[in-house]
Amino acid sequence: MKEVTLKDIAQILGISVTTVSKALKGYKDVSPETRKSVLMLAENLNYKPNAVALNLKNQETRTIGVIVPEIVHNFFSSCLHGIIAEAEKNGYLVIILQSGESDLLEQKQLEMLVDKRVDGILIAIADATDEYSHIQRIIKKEIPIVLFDKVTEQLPCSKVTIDDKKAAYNAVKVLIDSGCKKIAHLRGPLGASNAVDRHEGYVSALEAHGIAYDPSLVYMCDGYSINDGKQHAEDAYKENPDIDGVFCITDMVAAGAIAYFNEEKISIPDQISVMGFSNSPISSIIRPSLSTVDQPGRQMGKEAVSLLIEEIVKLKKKEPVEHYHVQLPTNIVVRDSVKSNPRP
Amino acid sequence: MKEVTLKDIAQILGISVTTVSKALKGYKDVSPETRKSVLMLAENLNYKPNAVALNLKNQETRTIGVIVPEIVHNFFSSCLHGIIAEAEKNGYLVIILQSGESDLLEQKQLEMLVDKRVDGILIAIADATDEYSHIQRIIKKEIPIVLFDKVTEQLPCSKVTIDDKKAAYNAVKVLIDSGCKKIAHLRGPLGASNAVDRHEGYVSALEAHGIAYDPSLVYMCDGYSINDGKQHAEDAYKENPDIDGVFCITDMVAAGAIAYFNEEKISIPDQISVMGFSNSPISSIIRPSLSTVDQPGRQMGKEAVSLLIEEIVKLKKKEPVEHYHVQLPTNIVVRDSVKSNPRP
DNA sequence: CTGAAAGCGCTTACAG
DNA sequence: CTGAAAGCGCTTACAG
Repeated sequence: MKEVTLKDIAQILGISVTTVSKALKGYKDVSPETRKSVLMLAENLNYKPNAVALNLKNQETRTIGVIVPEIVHNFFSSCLHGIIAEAEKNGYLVIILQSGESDLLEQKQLEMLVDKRVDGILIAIADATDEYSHIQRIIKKEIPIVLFDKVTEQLPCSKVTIDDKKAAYNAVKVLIDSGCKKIAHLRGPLGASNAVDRHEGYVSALEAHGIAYDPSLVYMCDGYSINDGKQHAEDAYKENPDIDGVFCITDMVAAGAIAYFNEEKISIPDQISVMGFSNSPISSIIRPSLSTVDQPGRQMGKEAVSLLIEEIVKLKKKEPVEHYHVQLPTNIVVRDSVKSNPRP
Repeated sequence: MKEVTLKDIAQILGISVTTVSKALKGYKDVSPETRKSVLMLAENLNYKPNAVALNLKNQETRTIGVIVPEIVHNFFSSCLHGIIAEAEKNGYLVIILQSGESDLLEQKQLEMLVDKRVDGILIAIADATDEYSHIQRIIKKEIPIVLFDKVTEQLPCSKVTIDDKKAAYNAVKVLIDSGCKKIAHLRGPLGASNAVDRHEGYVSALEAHGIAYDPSLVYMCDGYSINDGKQHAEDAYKENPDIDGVFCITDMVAAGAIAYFNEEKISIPDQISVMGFSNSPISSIIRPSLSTVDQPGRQMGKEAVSLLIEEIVKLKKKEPVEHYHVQLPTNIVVRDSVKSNPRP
């Protein structure tokens, strides 16, 4: 069915499109009678301005694009929840794309969003991405972009993350305080900023507590699945039967580790304590329940959108934009996978 | 930074916009030299057609809108994964909105999508929605729309679901075959089509196996959270201490039931068997592991987009569109929460 | 108070 | 082979 246009209204009323437009937009220089008849007819015909025409005219789409590595992932879907809600509140709609942690897809999708003329872009960088010229290009074009969760310091733009290093430090400290002396780390890929930061936090927590950092206790997961956790927990345990703690990059990886230890009848937390990261629902469902870092996904998404929209608005007004790196606070949720009352 | 337009190219080359457009689009009636210089300059300037202008011209946006009740939910995010991937493959981008199971929000968001001029809409109907005039209006406007997962038979449009009734029948049959005689059902809201169908499947499985249907064994969950499951498992057990099986509307609800039974040292599956629905990751992580119905979310999303795009294309070509109700097959994953080898 | 004109960036039927 | 004109649906500076 054909949508009603200004032209239709103008023709019916025998006046010009200009006048109809003005009446609808509340311009003063329209006679009360004309205004009234226009408004009434528009109402009756259920006139809705054509957003596409407005977009062309206004050079904006009131749409923002988001690229996440994977939508079926509690943390990212939480971010998306926050993003969509906050964007909607500000009159923006959200287009979502998944890179699958692939740099090639990420590049292609970024271009699709630019071609689509979105007003701004939010991105959590794929693990496989190791150079940022595609993002640099967006910045050069002055398209507002905000990085979240997986970011890089190499780009001049706003970022929203938690303090991954500090969060990891605190998580490992909990393990140490509970009595662990030999803590393995199932880490994430080298290309992922948060994996790098969490590894650093792990190292510095050890060193701050008089435990020598032993690189052979660090195992690199390719992905973040339960199987990655199982696999590497097995490797870690077989190569170092005396480990008494495992710090995992992700709750899913931790769930895999727990599954392995349970199968092998290795007692958690008595023999080995396990620490996860994210506080996803599985951490309270798994047995023993998983101690983990609470990572505020929804708030991260909300914060990222706010920064982005601020930039979009400033850009429109030709005001200078500043860049921020917002770091959201985290806290640790201690559950049964770590010994309590360690120091009697 | 200003984007390059046809006008820019035309001015630099001293030719008309028309000719530039034709050269770029490979029209025959352009001299080889002109074509070449246009192509080269466009390449150098990295010219990209303005999608918004094309949208206005072509009366299409190559965008589809999706409304789901909740994105942070394994099943729906799986659907979205399928939707986004399949849409992308066909050159469509996807705008996502969450109704939060609210009819009011659903109505508002549907209107936003229409105003946005999306080419088509995918929707999983909110639990609170009990009349469909807002969707009926979309259909009258001839905007392609496909319902998925939570649908209604009252609307003349395509639908993609599983056969919830049959899936529930089979799930309850597994409980019965394992020896259960008194099976409670933690069901979903009355407004949700899948909850209604699953309840029907539950009833008919009982009756087909000579077990009288007892409405007092059915408990209505308001939501789908762990707590809903805990709460109602407790109610069910306290009011009927002799139940030996529980069929849950959702894996999360089942997880709550398991948590309650574990806390109360009620042995699963020896005293009570538990059956979930969806086969989300938690079903293999929880202990005892959860028997459940595997619900192919990603495929459902993919199927729904395919149907939708087919309609969009046919509409464009003014061909008649037909409506289908695609029902995806499911199968049951039996795990430790149900007794095996029941009939020795 | 009203409306013709120009413009957002593109396409295409048509005239030359 | 080239380009002026009309049009997608809207807005707004300007003339009357």
